[in-house]
Amino acid sequence: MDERYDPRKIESKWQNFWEEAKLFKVKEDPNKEKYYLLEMFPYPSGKIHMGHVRNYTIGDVVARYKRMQGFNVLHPMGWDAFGMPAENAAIANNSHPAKWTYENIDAMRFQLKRLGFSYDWDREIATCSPEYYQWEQWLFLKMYEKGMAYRKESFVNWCEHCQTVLANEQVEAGLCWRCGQLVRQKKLWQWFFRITDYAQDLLSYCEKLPGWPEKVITMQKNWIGKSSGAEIRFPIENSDEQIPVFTTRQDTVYGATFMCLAPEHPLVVKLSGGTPQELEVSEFIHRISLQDRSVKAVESYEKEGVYIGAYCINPLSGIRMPIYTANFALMEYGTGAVMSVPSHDQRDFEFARKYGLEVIVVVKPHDADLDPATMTEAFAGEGVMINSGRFNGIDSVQALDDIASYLEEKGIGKKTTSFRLRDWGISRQRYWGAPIPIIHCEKCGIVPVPEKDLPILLPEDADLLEGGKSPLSTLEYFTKTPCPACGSSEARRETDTMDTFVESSWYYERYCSPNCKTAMFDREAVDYWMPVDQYIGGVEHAILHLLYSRYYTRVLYDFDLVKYKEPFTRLLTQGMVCKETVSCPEHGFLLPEEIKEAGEERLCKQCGQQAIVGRVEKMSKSKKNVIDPNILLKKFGADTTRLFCLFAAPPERDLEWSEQGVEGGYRFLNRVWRLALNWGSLIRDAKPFNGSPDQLEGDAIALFKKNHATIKKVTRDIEDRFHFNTAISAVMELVNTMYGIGFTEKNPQNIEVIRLSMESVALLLSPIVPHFAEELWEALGFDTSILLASWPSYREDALIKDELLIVVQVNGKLRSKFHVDADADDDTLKEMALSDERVLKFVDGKPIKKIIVVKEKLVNIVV
RNA sequence: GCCGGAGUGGUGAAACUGGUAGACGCACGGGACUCAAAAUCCCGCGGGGGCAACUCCAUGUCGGUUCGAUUCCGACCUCCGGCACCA
Repeated sequence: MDERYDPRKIESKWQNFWEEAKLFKVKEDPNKEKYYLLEMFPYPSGKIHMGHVRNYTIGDVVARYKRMQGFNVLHPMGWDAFGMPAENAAIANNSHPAKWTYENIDAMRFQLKRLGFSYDWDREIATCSPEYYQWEQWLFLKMYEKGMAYRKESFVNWCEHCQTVLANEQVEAGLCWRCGQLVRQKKLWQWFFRITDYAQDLLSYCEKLPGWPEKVITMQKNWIGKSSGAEIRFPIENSDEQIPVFTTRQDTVYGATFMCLAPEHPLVVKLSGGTPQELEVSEFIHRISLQDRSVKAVESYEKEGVYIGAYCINPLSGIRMPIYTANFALMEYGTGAVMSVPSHDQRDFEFARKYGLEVIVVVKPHDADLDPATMTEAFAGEGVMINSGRFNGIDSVQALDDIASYLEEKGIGKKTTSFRLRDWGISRQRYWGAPIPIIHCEKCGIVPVPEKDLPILLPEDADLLEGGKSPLSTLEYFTKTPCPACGSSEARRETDTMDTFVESSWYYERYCSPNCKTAMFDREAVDYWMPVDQYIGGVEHAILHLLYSRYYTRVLYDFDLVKYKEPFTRLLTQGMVCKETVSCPEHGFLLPEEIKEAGEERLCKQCGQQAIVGRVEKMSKSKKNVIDPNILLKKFGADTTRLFCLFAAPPERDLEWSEQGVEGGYRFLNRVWRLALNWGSLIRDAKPFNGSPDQLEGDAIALFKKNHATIKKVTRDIEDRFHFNTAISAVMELVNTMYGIGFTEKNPQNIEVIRLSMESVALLLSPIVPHFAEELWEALGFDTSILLASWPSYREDALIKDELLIVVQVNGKLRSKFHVDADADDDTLKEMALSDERVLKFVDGKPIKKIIVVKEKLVNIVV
């Protein structure tokens, strides 16, 4: 052990040692209990950012902790390597996405290794390699065969000027991010996965995920969005056709006075044809079709619609209902038609007032009357049925059921449920993704690629700059192919690639047998390792990635490829890494090097104006508040960086960056270092104390107890709730206690207690600051790695207190405290409380109503 | 707009099942060591009043339940995340 703590020296020393000894390599071992710890794999953007550091540090602590507990721990790492940034970078640098991606992977792997994470690097995968994505193509074929993958027309963002499809991210306030022109919606034939078939199952299993945070479960449930109600058919006037409508408020059906159809609804064009409204309707449809139809956008639009020149009949009230097409009706939800009840739905109410439509009240509040002429808003609450024929007078909640049954009896409707969840659109008109293995033949239509022809390799030389079509469609040699069914030479390959969420929906299975050549994964390996015991990642993935993964797992289950339905037993969603922003009124956000410190003030280096310290926000390039982990590694080393990430906040909360906080962590490690140094050979040559507390003298008793209490606290903090911040502060307290003893101890047994505590510090810190702990372990005279040591255990007899601190309250306010023997009973406590001077002062002779005694804690006197 | 979450000293946070609000750290102040500085070690540190013993106030705001509320319930305010083609 050197005089000085030098992270650079010890970190590379131990990283090399771990790598050479292959200490993190694992294989299936039926005799050992497995533990699969997974962190969300990164997109290879080129640089590790603090969010990665935090995520992977949390995971690494758990992995190392579980190894010390004796588990066979699978802890892999790989790359979510397909995606848009690679294409953008390739266009910007006139390079190739593959080159950019693989270079980034190399750079990031290097950085991760420097952080000392305990990955089994032999299992590394990159999703852009054909060995990976061919199996995704294989499963796609199976899904197509079973009807789980299908094609339908659907909208994309389209920039007419650039002749290209845009991702939502590339649309800024309705305008194209490159040229600034208005973005419109364009209909394309696209591929979908039928996730809605699994809506109920995905929902039901939400109750069977006790290891998931409550908030994620709630978000998933709301996303799936089950609602119970009824489907009612409204006959169209002078026609045999009917409009099916889904509603959750069938109790208000007598109040339905008009009908709203989604602009995409096929009946809109059909019914308006030949009417005076035909032109107006088609103009409306055209105008709406150019707009963003996402729920978020639609919610923000002014509600509008047009009459389409036809009526339908309310099947219960017999009222003639004018049919409108309206911008708020969505084809994707329910049946694409809304029965509008202006009296009891605020949106319908506003629409009716705007277009002068009839309002009929059918549910009356218990304590008031409603007049349709003077109402200023809809009444959405529960009440008593009126104007509803045979249902008048009954409670509206009861009517939900009664009316649904009546509709079923009459054959004009049925009870049903509806989901908000929509099918998963997986088509991307982009280059850098897995090609969809389908061939379009003029004669045979859609023909799947025969399994023997897989993989369909992504060609290397697509022109990304040529707009207008998918980049792949410009490659004649790729698209032109004989039809596998009829042999016609006129067939063409599908040029869409798959959504990158498909790759991230099964990578955790691939890790189990990353080099498997004959299947997606080796069945035995997956049976051993899966499901993932602990998954860790950003809360921003709480819905999409996690739901898609749960769905994909069900598909694998239905093909009998796996024996479980849920891939992740426990989930930890970590908060973001944030930092304050600094901006100049003239030059916008400022980088740290663009700021001049002048006493208390900060000035913009360019113009000298006073800089404004803004909000603490998520680190992002655009806000210029990013901290590069590389700088930390250079300045403080991996251990300090890791320590700070864990100490500054509990994992689920946002973490605010603080340079001074990092220095604090560094100081703590130095403090431990000096402690070991000061005791020197005295503790190295001692053996750890293993006796009972009554053999000890002086401060050593307190240290002995503190040692065991610390082990207990740290173990529970990590095991129960991943609160590493309090685990670390407990170790700090132990270290402070050791400092309190001084370095002059002569009693050999007391030296043994110090030795014991020093070992505890090394062991308890080893998952958190692994290089540092190895060095400490070596300094204590061990000649094997601390990784091979077991997690320490505590002695119950060291936790027993012989004196308790009792708090005395009067009317719930703290008035006094006293110490008492641990075995004192309730009556003794009462007596002692009542004879306390300070307590008597507040009781002040007033009659005592009640005395509450909480065991071993407090006495509350109520006067 | 809809869905979800968070709000505690100067500051990051702690208080695990309703029972001493502020552990541990940072910043700051004081002391020791030093020719001096840095580093280190020790002490103090929510706010108001008081020489002091002590006392009053305080967990975003307002109300409720309770002997007792940071913790449970209701309303509101502010900030953050997701909203289906960013990953």
